[in-house]
Amino acid sequence: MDTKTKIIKTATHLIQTRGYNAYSYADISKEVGIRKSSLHHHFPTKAQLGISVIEDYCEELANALTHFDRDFISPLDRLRAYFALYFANLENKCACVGGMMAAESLTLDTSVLVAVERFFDLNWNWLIKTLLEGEKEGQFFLTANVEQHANQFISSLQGALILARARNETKIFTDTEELLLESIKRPN
Amino acid sequence: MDTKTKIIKTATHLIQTRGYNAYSYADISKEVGIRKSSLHHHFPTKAQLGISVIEDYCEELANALTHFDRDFISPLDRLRAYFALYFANLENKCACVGGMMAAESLTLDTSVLVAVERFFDLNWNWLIKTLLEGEKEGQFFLTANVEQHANQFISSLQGALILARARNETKIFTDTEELLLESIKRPN
DNA sequence: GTCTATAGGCAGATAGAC
DNA sequence: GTCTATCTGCCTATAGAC
Repeated sequence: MDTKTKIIKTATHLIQTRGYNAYSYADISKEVGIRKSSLHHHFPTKAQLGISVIEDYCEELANALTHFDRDFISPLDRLRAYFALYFANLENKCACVGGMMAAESLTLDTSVLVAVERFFDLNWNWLIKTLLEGEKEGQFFLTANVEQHANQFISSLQGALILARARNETKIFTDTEELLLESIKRPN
Repeated sequence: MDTKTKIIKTATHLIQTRGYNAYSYADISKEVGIRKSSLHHHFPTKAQLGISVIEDYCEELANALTHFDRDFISPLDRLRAYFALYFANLENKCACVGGMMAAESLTLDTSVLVAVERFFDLNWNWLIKTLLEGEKEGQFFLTANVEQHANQFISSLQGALILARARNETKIFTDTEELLLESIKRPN
């Protein structure tokens, strides 16, 4: 892995654990093993690094979603894989970069916030597509319009991740996931 | 309002807008109109101020919940009032102190985190009580055990608050609220 | 691309006068 | 209880040598 990538991955992990405002170039410097000033050669400002972190994070998510679409025939299984992806973070005491930055949104540069928006759009569009497909196939029964369901899914997932991590109780996440999925399944 | 209270209220508002790690004694100093060093007379450390903020926030919530129990006969109306309480924050671009601190939990002193736990316990216990009452009266139909529903309610509410604020889209909150309440109402 | 050195500012916190 | 003055340490960022 080249230095630039190493910096991005380290920053990602730091944001996921401590948040954007509580990590510093000094923290990255220790992890990566180069001096603080050298980091500025790759990312002149913290905002630029922040944007690169989100863009890389989006790319990783997009890849995962592509794999879900390819590997799972059932929309329900795709949603389960989607939840599992976030749940994996939880086991390492990591939150979602998007969720952390959303919480800190009022302290972020506009340029960073715009990148965060794109992350949520990615989630949102995939959820819409997957929910509609499940409805068409008769696996899901949507009681409201699909956008409303997508909003509930993202909100609940992000909130559950933050609370489960803070309270060290994975059950908060799995409880939320289970009820969410139940609420859209076609009744027998 | 005495100085001590003024400091707590200012810190509360700063945490709700910027988060725990992004506000400082200097910020409070400007708002309250006394010097930084004077703040340390009332709250020697930032952690102690943080604890006082949460304790005051808990007290305010407890008062509100008591009023809901007194003023609304229907458990559903109580839940609506509960959501409205958080929604009011959103209109001022404020998040929930508990949600912000939960996101930043890994950077908090243990003593502060313990206070945050108490805030969520307060929410949780009231939700359990209200959900059970609605079930007993036949207004709600709970598909899972009540603790699971309570976990979903808190997670979804907190996540919706954070995302709606970050994306400047109150619909995210109201969408989530509506689907949550629909999911527990007794089917006709 | 990485280093040393340093700038300028802000963080939380303390001492002691009034 | 509030003030001035100050401390130590960390923050992001820059200059310039190698």
